Amino acid sequence: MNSEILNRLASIGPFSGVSRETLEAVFRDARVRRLPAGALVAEQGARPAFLDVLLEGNVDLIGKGPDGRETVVQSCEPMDCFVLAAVLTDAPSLAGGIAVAPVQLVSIPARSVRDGAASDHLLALNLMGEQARQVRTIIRRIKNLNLRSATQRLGCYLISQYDRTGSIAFALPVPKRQLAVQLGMTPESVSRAFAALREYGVSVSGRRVKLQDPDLVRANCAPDPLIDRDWREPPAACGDSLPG
Amino acid sequence: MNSEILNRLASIGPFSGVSRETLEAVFRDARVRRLPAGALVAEQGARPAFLDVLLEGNVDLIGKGPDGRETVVQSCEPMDCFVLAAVLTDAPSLAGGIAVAPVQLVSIPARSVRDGAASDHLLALNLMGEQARQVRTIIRRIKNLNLRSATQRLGCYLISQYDRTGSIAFALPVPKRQLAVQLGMTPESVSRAFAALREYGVSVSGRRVKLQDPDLVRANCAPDPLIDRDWREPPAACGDSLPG
DNA sequence: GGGAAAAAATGATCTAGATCAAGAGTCGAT
DNA sequence: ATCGACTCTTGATCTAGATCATTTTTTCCC
Repeated sequence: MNSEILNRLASIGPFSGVSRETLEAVFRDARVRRLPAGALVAEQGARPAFLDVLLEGNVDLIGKGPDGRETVVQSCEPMDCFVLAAVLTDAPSLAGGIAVAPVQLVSIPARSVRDGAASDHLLALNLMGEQARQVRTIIRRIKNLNLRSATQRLGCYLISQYDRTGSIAFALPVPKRQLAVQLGMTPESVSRAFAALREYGVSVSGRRVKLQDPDLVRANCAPDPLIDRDWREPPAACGDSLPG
Repeated sequence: MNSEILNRLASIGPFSGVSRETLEAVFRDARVRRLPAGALVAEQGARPAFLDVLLEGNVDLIGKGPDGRETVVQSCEPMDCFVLAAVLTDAPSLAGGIAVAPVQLVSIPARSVRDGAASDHLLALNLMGEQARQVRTIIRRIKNLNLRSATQRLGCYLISQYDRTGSIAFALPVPKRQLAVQLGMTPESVSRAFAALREYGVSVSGRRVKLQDPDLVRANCAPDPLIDRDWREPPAACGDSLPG
C-alpha cells in the first residue's frame, strides 16, 4: 500500500487525527483491490472479512429478499466506507455490494478495525461519529423516498448539483440508469420526471443538463436541508473535543 | 433519579460495563420525564438538548416534509434510546418524536453524553456499537418495507410473536392502529392483510391472535433472519474485547 | 348495563409508479 | 462510415396500496 493512498485514508472521517501507531496497526494487513463493473464487492449474509473503503468508482448496496426481489439500500461514492456496521458488530451483512463501475478500494481486515477501536479511544470516537452520520444518511434517504414524488426527487437532485457546481449548466456525474438507482426509481420514471421538469425550465441532452430557472424548480420541488445533504456542511470531525 | 432506574439504565447496551464514575457524570443532570400520549417528545429540526431513553410506553419517530407529508422512520420500544445520532453529531434532528402511549423516559443532557464518550473509552465503544445496531435496524426496516407485500409483513410479524412467546395463541402487544404504523401501512391495509391471512389459518378477535398452522404462514410469508430481527440474538455486548 | 366515542372491518374508488413493449438515439470498435 | 449493443424515450397497461365512505364492533366511562 503506497503512502499516497495511506494519506488519503488518514484524512477521511473515521481515521482523521488518529495516531500513527494505530493507523499502522489498522492498515498493516490492508490491501488495495481493483474490480470490474458488475463485480460482487460484498456478499449479503456473510460476516464481512473486510471493511472496504471506496477509492474510486461506485458501489450499490443491495438487499435481497428470499424471493429474489431487490432493493437498493445505499449508493456509495468514493471515500465512503461500507459494511461498517456489520464489521463493528461482527454480524452477517444485511446487504450485498455490487460495483456499478470499475472500482478501486482498500480492504481492511475486520479484525484490525475492531481491535483498533478497542485499543484507540480516538478511533472509537471517530467510528462512533461515522456510524451516527450513516444513520442520518439513511434517514435522509428514507425521507427523500417517502415524502416526495419521483419528479420532486429528481428536481431536488438537480438543485443540489446546481448548488454544488454553482452553474446552471452541468453534466450529470452518472448515467441516467444509475441516477434512477440513487433516486429509488426505474429508468423509465427518470425519463418521465425529466419530461415533467421541462415545464420548469429544465432541459437535458445526453448528460448535459441546463436549469433555465433554478428558482422555479426550487419552488416546485421543495428542497429541504433536513432531507437533502448539505454538501457545504463539513464532515464534522468528531472527537475534536477529546481532552488530552 | 432513583437507583432502580439507574440500574436499569446501566444494564442497557450503551452503558453496560461502564465505570461508576462515568455513569455518575453522565447521569448527574439526567431527569425522568413523564408525558401523556400524543405529546411531542423530540422536535424535528432542532439540535436535541437531551438523549432520551424510553423506560415505558411507545414513541414513533416521524419525519415531516416541507409540504406536511409524514413518514414513520422508526417505532421505539422501552429501553430504546432515540435521537442518539443527532446528539452525537450535535446536529439538527431529522425526525420528531411523538408519544403514542403515555411514556416515561430519562432525559440525559446531550452535552453529558458527548463528554462521557470523549472521556471514557468503553462508553465510546458502546455508543459506537449502539449506532451500528441502529444502522442495521433501519436497514432491516427498509428491506421489510420494500421487499415484502403488506400481507407478508404482517405474517412475518405474527411469526415473530409466535417464536417469541412459543405459543400459537397470543395477544398483540399494541393496538392494530399502532401495528399499522410499525409495519408501514394504513390501518385499513392491516385489516385486509389479516383477512388475507385467514386463508393460512390465522384467526383474530380483538387483540387475540391464533395461528392454526404456523408453518403454512411461514411458507407463504418467507420470514428471513436478515430482515426480521432475531429476538434470540443477544444484544451484542460491544466493547467486550477492550483490553485492560 | 347503556350509550357515546374510538377502533376496526368492509366496500368502492383512485393513483403513483412499475412493468411491458416498441422505437430512437448514442456510442464504441472494427 | 457500418454494424451492433447499449441507453434512453415514449406510450399502453397493470397493480399494490392509499384514500374515501359506511357500517359494525369494542371499549370504557358514568
